[in-house]
Amino acid sequence: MPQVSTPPAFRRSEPDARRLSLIEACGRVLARAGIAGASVRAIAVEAGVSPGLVGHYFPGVDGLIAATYAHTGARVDAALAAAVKAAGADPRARLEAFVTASFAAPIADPELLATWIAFWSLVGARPDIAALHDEQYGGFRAQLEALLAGCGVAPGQLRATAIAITALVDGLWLELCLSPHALTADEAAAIARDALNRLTWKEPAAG
Amino acid sequence: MPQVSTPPAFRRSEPDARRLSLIEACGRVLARAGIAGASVRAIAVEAGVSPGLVGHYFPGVDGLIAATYAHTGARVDAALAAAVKAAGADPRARLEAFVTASFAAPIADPELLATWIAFWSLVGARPDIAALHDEQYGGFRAQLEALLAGCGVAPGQLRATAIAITALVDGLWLELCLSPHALTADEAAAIARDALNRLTWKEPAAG
DNA sequence: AACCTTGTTGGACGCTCGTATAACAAGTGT
DNA sequence: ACACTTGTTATACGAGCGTCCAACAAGGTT
Repeated sequence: MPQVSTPPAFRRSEPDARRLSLIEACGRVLARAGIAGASVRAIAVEAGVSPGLVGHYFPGVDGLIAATYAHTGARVDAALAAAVKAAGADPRARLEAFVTASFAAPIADPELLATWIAFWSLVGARPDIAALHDEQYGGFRAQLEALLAGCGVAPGQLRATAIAITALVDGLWLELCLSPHALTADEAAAIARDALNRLTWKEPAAG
Repeated sequence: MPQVSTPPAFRRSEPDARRLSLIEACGRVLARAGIAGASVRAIAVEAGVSPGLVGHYFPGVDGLIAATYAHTGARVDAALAAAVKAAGADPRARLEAFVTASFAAPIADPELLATWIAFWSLVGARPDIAALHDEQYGGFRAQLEALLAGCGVAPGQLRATAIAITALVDGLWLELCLSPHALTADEAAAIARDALNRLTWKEPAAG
């Protein structure tokens, strides 16, 4: 009787790699089915793993979603940093690159929107998650303030200008992801560029 | 033996009134527990009604959430219309009233945000709900375009300006509801007013 | 006063959920 | 080759879910 070599039933992964694969699976499930479909079992199936393993790495679905948000947020930060770096040394070009990067891959992405929405839905009920949101939002605004300062925006105007531009970018990004047919990425970027020029214009507008 | 008059075990309501009470209960549950906690039973308890009744009036939780969104959207429209009417006849004052109304009650409200987020989480998976979103968003933008036209914004600029201001208002409103401690309603309104002036300024900004 | 319509109840059904846990096996050190 | 560690599986369990439906009763009609 010839010896049959059965392939391994599963492969062990390093904890970090397994955590990452679960996080990525969570993102895909959120994009496909929303937070209502993001059950432990669905995520386990998506990751090609048994349901029990999710509980081994995360305290619960909420914790996994929080980890997914943190991971996705880091990816967004990296994409923004890369866009700014690619823009060269001119302060204005760097600012524009930072602002318009939200309307291209990998930031303008339905999966990313789904992760964000799932996360927002937890903000009201869980203070730790609200803190995570504040951190991400504050980091974005701080970077924007630095870029604005480099373009000569007055210190007293920094906060308000950064809040306005952040809101503009968020609103455009949200609508772009929710209704891609009603607003193209190019149009969103063009609108953002024009608004950026107007919002950073030195001459104060009359009331 | 004296006759004991037992009070009625329940009261019948007109269908519309009962529908409305279920919709309002749904909004409160969404605000308190998010979409994850918005089960048929939880909503029924909140409305002081038996679980089976929800299925009697709505095809399912998704349908109830859609109805809640539509109802809340109508309330928002009414609030905006009231703000514009109260602003009088001056086109500029009407425009400002329309834009800043989003940062006061009843629009700047965590319950409203929860309803919106629950709704957004369904947009990706359900085309009918995506259509409802497009309708609400398009209506807002159309009203804004009319007000902008009344203020002398060039027809060729109407669409882009309306999209920019809508995005700005949405972004400010979102952040105001998510982090009320990081941004006050007054500051959001002030930022919106200033941005409105700059975005509708006639002199084109240099690139 | 008897009756009918129908809003409403309350529980049963099958399903999926999250969690806990014992058995299993892959990789590693000896 | 052996034992050990521990990542992983499979299953079981109770709770909660959405849906369904027969029974009930409130309010109006005859």
